[in-house]
Amino acid sequence: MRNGHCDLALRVFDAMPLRNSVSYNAMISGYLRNAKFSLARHLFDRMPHKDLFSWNLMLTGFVRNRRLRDARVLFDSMPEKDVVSWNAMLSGYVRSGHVEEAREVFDKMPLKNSISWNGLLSAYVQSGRLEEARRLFESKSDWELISWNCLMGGYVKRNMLGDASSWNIMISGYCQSSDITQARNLFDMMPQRDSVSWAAIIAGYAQNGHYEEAMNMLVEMKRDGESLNRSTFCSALSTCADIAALELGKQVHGQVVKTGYENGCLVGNALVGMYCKCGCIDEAYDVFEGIQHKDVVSWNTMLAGYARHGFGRQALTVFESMIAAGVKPDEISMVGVLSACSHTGLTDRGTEYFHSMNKDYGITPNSKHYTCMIDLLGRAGRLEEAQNLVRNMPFEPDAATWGALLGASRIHGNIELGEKAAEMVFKMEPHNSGMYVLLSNLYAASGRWVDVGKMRLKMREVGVEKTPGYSWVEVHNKIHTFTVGDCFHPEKGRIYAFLEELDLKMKREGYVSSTKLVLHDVVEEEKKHMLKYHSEKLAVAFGILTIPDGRPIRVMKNLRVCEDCHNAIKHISRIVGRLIIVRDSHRFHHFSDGICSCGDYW
DNA sequence: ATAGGGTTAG
Repeated sequence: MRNGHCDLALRVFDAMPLRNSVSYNAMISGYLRNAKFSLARHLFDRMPHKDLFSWNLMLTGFVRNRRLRDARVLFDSMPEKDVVSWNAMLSGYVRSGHVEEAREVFDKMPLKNSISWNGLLSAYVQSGRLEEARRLFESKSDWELISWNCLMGGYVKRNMLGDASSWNIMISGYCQSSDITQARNLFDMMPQRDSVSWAAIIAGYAQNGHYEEAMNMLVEMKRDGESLNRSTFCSALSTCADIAALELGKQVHGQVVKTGYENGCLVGNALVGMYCKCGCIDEAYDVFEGIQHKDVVSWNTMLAGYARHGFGRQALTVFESMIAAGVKPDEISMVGVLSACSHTGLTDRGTEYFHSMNKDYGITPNSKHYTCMIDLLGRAGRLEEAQNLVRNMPFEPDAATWGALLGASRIHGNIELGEKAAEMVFKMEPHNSGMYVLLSNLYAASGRWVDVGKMRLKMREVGVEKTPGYSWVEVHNKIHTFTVGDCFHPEKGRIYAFLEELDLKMKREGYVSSTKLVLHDVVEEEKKHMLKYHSEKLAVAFGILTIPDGRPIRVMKNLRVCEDCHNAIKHISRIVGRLIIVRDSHRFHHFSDGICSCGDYW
């Protein structure tokens, strides 16, 4: 049963001359483990003498299958309940975000253990109610200390305090609400860290853009004697993905193989994600194929990977295979599908998916799906339809919605619509510098230099700045940072010599950089500088990347960048195959075939 | 058998 041989187990079960509740329970638990829910239920219903174990098994079965109502009915009809039953019911409410009901169950429980406390704690954390979580967290340690002190004395007290779970919940809670300082405080304060704590804090740093700190913590962790396991591998790989640190990611991959986690789902997913974000789509697919039990996340990661690389059709093929494999797509899958269609120009097919996703897969379009659709219609020049969608959508349009409309206006040179959309974005996100640049480019493309000047003034008034671009390239596991006209890098002599040479090669290959949208109103001198800067960035990314691999330098020919993304080029971080990876102040963007797949507009 | 963390889009 444990190895997934349900049929074999059933044959044994049927052949048994005598069956007690243990045999039934084993069979039921096996069915549940192998996701054969209805078979489990069937057997449970026919069971002559159910013991507490069987009831609990079935209850957790309902809870795991998100059938809260059924779970409640079963729970209420149980002849007797123990702490496991109560906790299972509690976790049902927690998983589905019913905080009040969770609280009610918690209060009614005749006996609570640490699982109950942590369950309620994570209910608060998941719904963003950190204050309440904090209060509960603090009262929990009091409660434990007092009761365990009274009951059993010092040994157990130490044990309970050493339990890192509730600390970990709080740490990840603060990380998710971007309060990394508070998270770090708890991390430093906690009496005993485990691998989960490390994974949480590292992921926290990475998710909030503190990549260096995340890497430092990874080193700290090893120094602390914590070895890499499933959780920390995941954090490490996801950090590598975020900073496009391919070399390091490959090394971690090596470690993963050594420890035998390679074909596991979670680590496998992280690996696929890392290779996708670092531009190695083929390697990503290899790992993907090797994952033994693919879950929704595995499929979603691969799907989004193809979409991001501009391989829209492959992305859709992955989606269809996912359906064929019997995996139910979720909201994220549909975001992937729609963005794949959008970036590949499959307008009609995307529209079909959008309209049938509810009927086919029971997924109601959320605001992200609407934004994808607006983007899809907008790129295809169907601005009228895009506007209608904004008007009729069942959500208040947010900054992303207006951003998509602004992007579409920019592509199709519709100033009136662009101004309208921009006005809304500026109201909602006055410091989103990309949007100012986008509108400014829209003016520039129509030769309205006065308005371009006004934009610049406005940016200064509001206090937004385009963050200076810098490249961040990895050579032999060392991360090098470059800025414009860098004069600090120890290898600068060699690099600049190489740049000159590359510059020549680029010209020989026929690369002409477009001046159309490069800082419109700047004086000629500055313009030249910017252009030089631009090619410098490309060259550094290109050059450094090719040196360690020893691969020949393939210059510019297949590098096409749409005008919208032109500004972004200043931040180029690396170029891999057909993929260009660009860094702004917060994260990395991926471009291919001149299309930015991230949905952020420049 | 029940909790926590780590993986996916934007």
